[in-house]
Amino acid sequence: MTLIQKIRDRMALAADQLGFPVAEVAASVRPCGDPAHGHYQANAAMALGKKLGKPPRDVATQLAASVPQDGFLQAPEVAGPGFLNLRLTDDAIAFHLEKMAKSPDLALEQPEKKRRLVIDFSSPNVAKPMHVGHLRSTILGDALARLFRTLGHEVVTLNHLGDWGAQFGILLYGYKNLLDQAAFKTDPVKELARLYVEVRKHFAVDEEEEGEAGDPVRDACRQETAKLHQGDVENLRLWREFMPFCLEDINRAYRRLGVTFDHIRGESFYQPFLAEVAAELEQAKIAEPSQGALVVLFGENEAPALIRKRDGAFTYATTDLAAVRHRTDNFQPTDIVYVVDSRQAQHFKQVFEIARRWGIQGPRLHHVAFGSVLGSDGKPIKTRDGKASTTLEGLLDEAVRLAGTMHAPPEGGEGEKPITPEEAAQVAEAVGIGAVKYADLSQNRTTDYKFNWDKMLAMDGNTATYMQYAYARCRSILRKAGHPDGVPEAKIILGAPEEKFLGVVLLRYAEALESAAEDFRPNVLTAYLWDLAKAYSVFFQNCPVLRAPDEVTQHSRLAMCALTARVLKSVLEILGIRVLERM
RNA sequence: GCACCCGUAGCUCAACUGGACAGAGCAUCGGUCUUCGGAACCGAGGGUUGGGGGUUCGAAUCCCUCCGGGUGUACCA
Repeated sequence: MTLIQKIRDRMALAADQLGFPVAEVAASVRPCGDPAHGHYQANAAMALGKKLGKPPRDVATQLAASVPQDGFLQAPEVAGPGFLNLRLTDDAIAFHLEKMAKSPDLALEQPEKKRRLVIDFSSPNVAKPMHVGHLRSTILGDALARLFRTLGHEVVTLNHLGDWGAQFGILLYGYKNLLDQAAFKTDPVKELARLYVEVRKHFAVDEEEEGEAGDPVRDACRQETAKLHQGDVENLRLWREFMPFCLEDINRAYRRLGVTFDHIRGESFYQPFLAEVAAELEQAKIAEPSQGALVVLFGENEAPALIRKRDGAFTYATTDLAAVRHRTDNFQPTDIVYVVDSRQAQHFKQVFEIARRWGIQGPRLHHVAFGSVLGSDGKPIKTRDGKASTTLEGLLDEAVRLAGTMHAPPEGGEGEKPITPEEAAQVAEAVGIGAVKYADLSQNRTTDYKFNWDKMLAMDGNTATYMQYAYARCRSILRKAGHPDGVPEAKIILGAPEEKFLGVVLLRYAEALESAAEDFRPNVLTAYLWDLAKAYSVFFQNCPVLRAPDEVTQHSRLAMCALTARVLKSVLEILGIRVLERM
């Protein structure tokens, strides 16, 4: 049980005793915005006072008097218009810290209701170079998968590759007309990427004004795509030949990011089911013919969803519906989560609605939307030209290079072995990649963000580097104290206010994970890391560990360092960021 | 046209979904220290939360209305 739940329970008891609405009082408990006011606060008295026709402060006073004094909470204090300020007792903090220190999983408890989540993320279009726009879905989805697994839920990760779309028409056209045979032999991935960019240069107009009059190259590409979908032998053969190269390309990026999937199932995987889906929808009168196409209609003001186009081809809505059903049947999930750009909001709204009408009721469907990556001009980054400056690989290389130039100490610290060149390279990799991930994850996912090299590569302030550094400092102290592999159990003594404060932040670990999972928001975790790192800094500054006044205090403080390190490591790993013993 | 989203410090972003004086990081200015790891710490300045109205004990958050931006919208996926 998380701290806040324990507090809610006690507030509920108090409310029950007074005949106040229990749920309302319990729900009003929240962490204090300002630590000066306490650890937690309960805000129900104001609303309740109105309802009961009593002064809110009186209501708060009554509640305060009824809170069980069982050694967990200090006597609550009434403040302002009727806020109830709640503080844990020192004993409770120490007790729970000791419990956490003893527990191999930091006292996380198994969830009451175990969920099984299918998480669909990353899903790049293959055969196009990956760029920074793909970073968000990939990193977010990976972090969410790790988060739910850490919380004890079952997770199935899926990569819904765009492996059947128009970009293959471009590749097929390029292969047939512009291929550099020698280049293809030595480095097929590179040559395919070149072909993609090259062919697009022959398009008469930009993608934005697509569909206008005669564009011979584009039309030819479309025909190649159509032939592929109709099962043309030659095109299918080439598709099968290209796919491994394309996969190899994106897998390189995943390896570097440390991202894995349980299943890679692209659009092509669902191809065989599409006709059946369309037929079922039509038969059930969910979809109806219109202007030669098969569509699903919604309200007056909403555009219809296309299930089958006039030319007989199916759309991505159809593919997604086939996927919903396939996933539902195969995994019996409680939730299906789509980590996709918010520009797809209506698409998913429609797909979810059609799925509901279709009778798919088992899983809850979530569109975990995120904002676009914008260029420095505030306009969305275009994928079409795959400029080196915005390719994923270019970004990662630059981040690692930059991390390598930061002034690492020449030796690992007093009395320790110097850092080897190999170790330094690993540090640069972990710091560089970590910086890029953290920059993305620390932002509220719903807002657009302006792509900025300096911000992505920043290593001070609220960044991964700062957290990694805090971790390395903890570990260094522990090594010097002779405990490289953790500390023996110790009694926690909370003397200084800085120790108590750090203690409370540490105890909020489970709560931070729950809260992040609630709305699929990893930035809750980075905010927590920032709080923790700051609390540790203040502790570190004011509470000598190796030079502690006595042995009991030293053991207690070492235990606090060890616990801080474990929590930092756990949360960073949920975010897909590696920690380092030395840096 | 219709629908959805956004506008917060010089810049980039938070604000636990209606709670206490709107907080951080950069940047700027000033300070700390014979470093339990200086990739550190402390402090200062900086705001009518785009404007106006409303609901509420209480609004960045909810409603209305302007202004400014974005995205999506019947045959790309």
